[in-house]
Amino acid sequence: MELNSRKQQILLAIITEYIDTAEPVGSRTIARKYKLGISPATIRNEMADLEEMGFIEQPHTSAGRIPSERGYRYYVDYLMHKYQLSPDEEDLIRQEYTSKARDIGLLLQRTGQLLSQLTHCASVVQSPKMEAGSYKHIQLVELGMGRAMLVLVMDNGTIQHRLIEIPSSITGGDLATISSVLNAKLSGHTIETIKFTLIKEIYLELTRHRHILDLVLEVLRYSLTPGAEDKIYLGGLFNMLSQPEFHNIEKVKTLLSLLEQESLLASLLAQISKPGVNVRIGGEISCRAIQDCSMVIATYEVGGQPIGSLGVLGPIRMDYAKVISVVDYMTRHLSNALERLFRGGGNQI
Amino acid sequence: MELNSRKQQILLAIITEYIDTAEPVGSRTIARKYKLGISPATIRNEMADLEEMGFIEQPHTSAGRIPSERGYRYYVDYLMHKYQLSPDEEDLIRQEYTSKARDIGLLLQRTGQLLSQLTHCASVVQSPKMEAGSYKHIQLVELGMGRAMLVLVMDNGTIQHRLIEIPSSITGGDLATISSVLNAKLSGHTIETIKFTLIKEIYLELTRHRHILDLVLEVLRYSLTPGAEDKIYLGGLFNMLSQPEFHNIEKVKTLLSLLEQESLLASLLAQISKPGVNVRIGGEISCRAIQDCSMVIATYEVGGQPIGSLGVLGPIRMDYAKVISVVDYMTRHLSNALERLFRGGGNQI
DNA sequence: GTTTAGCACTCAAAGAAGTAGAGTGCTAAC
DNA sequence: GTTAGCACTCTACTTCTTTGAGTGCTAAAC
Repeated sequence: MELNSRKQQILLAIITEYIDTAEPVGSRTIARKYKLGISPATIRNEMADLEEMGFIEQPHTSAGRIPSERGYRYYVDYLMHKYQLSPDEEDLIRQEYTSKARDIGLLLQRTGQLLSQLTHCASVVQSPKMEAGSYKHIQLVELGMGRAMLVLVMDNGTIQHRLIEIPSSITGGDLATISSVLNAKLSGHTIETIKFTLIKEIYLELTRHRHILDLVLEVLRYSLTPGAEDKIYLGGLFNMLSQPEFHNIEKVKTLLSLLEQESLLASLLAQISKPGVNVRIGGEISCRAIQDCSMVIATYEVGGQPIGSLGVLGPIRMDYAKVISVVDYMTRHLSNALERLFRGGGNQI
Repeated sequence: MELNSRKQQILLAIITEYIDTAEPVGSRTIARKYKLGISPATIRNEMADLEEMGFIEQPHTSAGRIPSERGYRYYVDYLMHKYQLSPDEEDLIRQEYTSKARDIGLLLQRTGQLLSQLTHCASVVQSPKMEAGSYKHIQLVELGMGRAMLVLVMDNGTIQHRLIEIPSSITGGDLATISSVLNAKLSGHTIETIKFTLIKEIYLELTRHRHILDLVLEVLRYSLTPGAEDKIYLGGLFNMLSQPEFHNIEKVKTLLSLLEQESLLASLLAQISKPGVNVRIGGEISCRAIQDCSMVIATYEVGGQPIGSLGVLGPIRMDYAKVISVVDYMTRHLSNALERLFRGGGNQI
């Protein structure tokens, strides 16, 4: 679908204006604000064409035009100017990542808050995939009364723990023995490389404690299932409420109830189809329930490997140029911060 | 302030009706629905008295009456009938706590969701205080590149971890040594009982690793500050939006932005002044920002010791009878579940 | 003395009617 | 191909009116 230059200019003007004001845009407004050198009447003619082609629509006869989803898509793909973050905004982000994080969870949570604050959208940040790391330390700690805690420390700084029940015949010493054997065998292995042979070895060495081993292996197996242990940090919902499209409480209610389901958030973040920043507009989101929103998502990486996703969710009428820049910029910074955290060093951006 | 029996009956009727309908209650409605055997005119006279005494108020001259905060307080203290949970509701709760939790965090989160679902209020659940437990296991795990992870496992099943930087001269073996000394010395101690003498002992034994020790002790000291590491689970916000008082977006927005601050939530939960279920109505909440809400909170216990709080936040016009019952019932069940988790056994309720 | 029927009065909320203004499409002239 | 002019459309806003729930007061009934 080709658009001549003037139609492009007009479409760009309509979308820019509508993103800014949230009001349908009329031909006079464009003629006045955007010096295209043509009269409202001409613009009206072009608008009629654009409408016929499906790039814009009219809420009712005597109103201006608003972009259609297709219009936004064309805008994002071809028309949009790159947004340059203001020095203030850059500072805000940089500052966040220079202070040392004592905990990855906190880092991710703060990332979400910042994302939301800068974009006026809700932010969604996924914790690093367990599968991406390798076991660094495994510890069974006896808690008394037939309970023990299994702690898994991964080399990427994430941690997983689970309460398990143990027979009362098992002593703290037994658990220490099991821990050290498991450590010796598994340490440094990624989840994928724990093969059956390895497990067999462990079994042989610890025949007496098969029962516990089964429990431990069950936990390991669970930690293997992708997404099983991922936490998702959702934040800045209130930032989104300033947008006029959420003045309707019913909309807010359904959206909130959806966003409280972690599994849904995970499936949203999984809709990344290409490297870099991904934009999903309205119906492009494969989730019926939130098709009147758009999403801008990306993956962050450590050592060149994508290990998690993050993004924002907001009204279809969002400032794509800015949001895309912010998501891009923050993804890089987060990747870098994690890189430094896990590997030491890390490149400067 | 004494109220004769008839005034009490009328006040009870007004509050019951208003909680149910969220509309100002008129004398005719009371005469019709609540068979008090008196005419609307008489009720009007009594209402005038009740208003003068400050138990009810009138939004405008030609409207019915609504309860004042003082009226709600009187209702909660003297008039309210105990709410008996329906078998369905009881089942729902019981079911939640019979399934085994693999993780305390999840248990608390589900508790919050249930609280919210049953009360149509937002739920706030605090994680067990670290101070209440004693150290069970301390482990320093080397992650490479000058990073290590300090893991603290408490006997109450909570866990704390933190990334720390270590000089590259330190080896994994060193960390293991430090870990085992720390374990030997600290295991079984509560945070309060770690005295200076104990720390001195450790210092003597590990003079070579003073640098790391300082880092570790700093983390321990931090975990000592009450509230420092408490997580707070906030949930069910969307349940609250069904209440008519939150049809105004501005209200929702300010409330949401407040509730995203963990520190504020912590200070809310700290407002418990007596054992059992506490009710704070409107201005009784020591927090200017949310004085048009009420709170029903309680502490849960393990081994007779209160170790955390939970509660709900909702409009002043909430169904106190039901909310109080639900909070009470769930607190007991949560206490019991944690009891079983930490100590094995635990009483049946 | 207490209770109640009756009545005039009040006021918010809902409905009806009218107005203003932004925007369009079409036509005819440039 | 462009644009000025004009009739037409339709929402949003304002104003006016109506409706009805509710009150307080008074005087009669209990």
